[in-house]
Amino acid sequence: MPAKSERTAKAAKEQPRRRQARGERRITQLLEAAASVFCTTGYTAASTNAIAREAGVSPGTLYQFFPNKEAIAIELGERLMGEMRRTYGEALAPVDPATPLEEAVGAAVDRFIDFNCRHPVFFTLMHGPDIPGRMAEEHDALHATLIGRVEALLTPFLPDTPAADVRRTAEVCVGIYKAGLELVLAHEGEEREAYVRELKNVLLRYLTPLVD
Amino acid sequence: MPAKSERTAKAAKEQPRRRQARGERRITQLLEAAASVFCTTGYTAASTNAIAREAGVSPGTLYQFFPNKEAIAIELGERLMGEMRRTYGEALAPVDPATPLEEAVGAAVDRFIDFNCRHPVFFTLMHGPDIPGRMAEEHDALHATLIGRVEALLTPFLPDTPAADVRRTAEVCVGIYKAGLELVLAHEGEEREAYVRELKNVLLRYLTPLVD
DNA sequence: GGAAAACACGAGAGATCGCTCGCGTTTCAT
DNA sequence: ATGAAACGCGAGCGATCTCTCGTGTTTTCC
Repeated sequence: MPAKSERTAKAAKEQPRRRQARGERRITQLLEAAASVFCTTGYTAASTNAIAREAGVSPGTLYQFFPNKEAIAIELGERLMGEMRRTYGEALAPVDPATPLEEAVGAAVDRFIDFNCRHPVFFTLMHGPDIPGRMAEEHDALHATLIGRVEALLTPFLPDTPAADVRRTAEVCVGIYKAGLELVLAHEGEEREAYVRELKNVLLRYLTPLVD
Repeated sequence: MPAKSERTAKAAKEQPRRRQARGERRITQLLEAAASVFCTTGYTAASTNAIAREAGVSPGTLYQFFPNKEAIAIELGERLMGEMRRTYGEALAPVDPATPLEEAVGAAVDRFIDFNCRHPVFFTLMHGPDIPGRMAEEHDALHATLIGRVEALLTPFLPDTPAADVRRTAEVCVGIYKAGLELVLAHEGEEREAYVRELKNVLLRYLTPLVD
């Protein structure tokens, strides 16, 4: 059993493939096409052939970069998560309890709404009930970290509240946000801004009686 | 062209089939099986063969009562709508503006939560992004009537508010309700009741500043 | 310059699903 | 009792979708 190539002998799962610049370009191209198709048809209804066609490549080419359909959604989700952390990582960072709640809520909502408007596929992947098994974990992980962030943001305002209640409040806030996001994405222009204001009002009026 | 049978000559879409008692039983049996399968797998992922198996009949039998898969979901939706109207038709009827808002909101939420807990498939069919074309109309119709009911409920409390704003408020209320319902259905026992209380709080605190 | 590896293609294998069809059984009206 | 119609079965047709494979092209490395 000669060590023909140390690369081959190593972990086949590690990096069995050295990507060229062209390959990296194809990958982002395919992910953009996938985002477009997922947005219009949802995950399950989206066919890999349709994604390849949207990207202007053959089905075989698609499977040179992704082992299966699920991996496309997972990679897309991970890149979106990264983008989210990079752009809005501090959007929900614990703030000085001296800052008014109105400001904290308003800023957090504005940033997240902005992100979701620029990446509508994010909402599609999060909200869809047709997500495959492997991706449900990513989904739950994201939800958990989101809840954790909101909890951390809320805790300074709710010093003497049981942890279970804070958690529940965070879950309710995220639920409200998701519902509001759906309404915001469904409208345009002035009407959209009106719904953003309403979303802030809902959160603010829900939280205000709790913070003192 | 002899009128061999006035029944045949009439509308083929009318009642081309006289159902026997056994057939009616099969239909409800199939709809119950469909509700079960839809709940666990969603609409698109649910196969007609799986529904037939769940009901303990052959695929051919299923298609003796429903022309296609979509018709199953539509008939199920219509029966749920009927049941809803029968049981909670007056849940959102305009109330005396003298009754406190808290009571009106609490009663409406309690009734709808109760209904959805007993018919979880209702939420699945309403919430799924994987609904076929013909059913989207039913979906939109239900949503529109729901919004209309909430508008009617709200209007007495908001005498001098532009209609567009009332409508937006109604949309927000329904969105909040859907989000709360999701949280409620995800928990059991005492925790579930806690979320019901939170849902009422959210709606109440959102609406209270508007009613005077 | 030449070998190896990455990239690209597209036909189609294999699997699944919606739905049909032919035939046998049960129920009903007369 | 008997014919008609409703009920019931399950193999399988046709369409669709995911993913593979053999082949040819481009890039990289020495």
